[in-house]
Amino acid sequence: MNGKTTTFEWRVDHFDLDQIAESGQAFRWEWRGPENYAIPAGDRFCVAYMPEPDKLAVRCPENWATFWRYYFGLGDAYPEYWAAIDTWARRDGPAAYLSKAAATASGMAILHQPAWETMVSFMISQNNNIPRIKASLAAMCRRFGKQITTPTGEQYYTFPLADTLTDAADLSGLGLGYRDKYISGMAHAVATGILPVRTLEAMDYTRAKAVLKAVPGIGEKVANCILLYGMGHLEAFPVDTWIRRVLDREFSDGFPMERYSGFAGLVQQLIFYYERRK
DNA sequence: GTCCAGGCCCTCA
DNA sequence: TGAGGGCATGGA
Repeated sequence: MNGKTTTFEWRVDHFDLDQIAESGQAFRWEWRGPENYAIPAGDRFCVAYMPEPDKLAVRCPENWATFWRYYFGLGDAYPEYWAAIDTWARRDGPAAYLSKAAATASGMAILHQPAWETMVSFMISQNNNIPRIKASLAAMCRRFGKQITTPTGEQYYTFPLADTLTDAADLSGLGLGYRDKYISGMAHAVATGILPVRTLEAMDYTRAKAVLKAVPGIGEKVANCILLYGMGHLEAFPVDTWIRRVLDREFSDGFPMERYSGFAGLVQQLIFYYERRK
């Protein structure tokens, strides 16, 4: 029903699976080797790897090519973004903080993850650390997702639908702590249509952020993560404890946001990756 | 034991 | 509008 499994190959530039995997935007990628991952997203799955530095290979059902191409942002305006970033890096010089971040994270990309999965993932992320976020989401998918075996024998769990997460009592044992009530509340709102995800996805950045921030458990930072990683708003600039430290330390006179108008979220991602790698 | 993690909510001034 | 405490949990 999903068609035959095929391996698609796409030519890529400024694209590195390992860097993306270590950038804290997706929590369910499973490492299989260098530049090689099993990747579930929503109810889908692929194996992605890089046979050459400028080639991305994706093994999935043949009618999912469009989904995964979009997921990896392959149709986005990265040539334009990187041209701007590189221009500023030359102007600033190699010792400038942003120049070093861009050089270190030169294969970074912002994924287009399913909106609902992103909403839950980043609600869990608040005041939490990445290993625990991953563990909670894995446990949640095992308990409430559907186990799928692909025609090639790969097994994965789908991301749970909203109507399976509406009872906070069911969520115990997932390591969610106080966040369980936030999750079940949001799941109830989505499942009953009070919070229509599709409508949210169609809104512009400002309006969508206002709606998201009205959800208990979603503040400025989590809203920006959802907008950036799950709703395609590359202008979103999430400020967490890591980014806060960099802004205070390196940009006490203000961050030059206007340079990166429309794709500041990508620059934020370069900083996050670079800072954590140091 | 204390501190921290891709923060948010509530209270109080 | 902003500062400060509380919040579940587990690893360092």
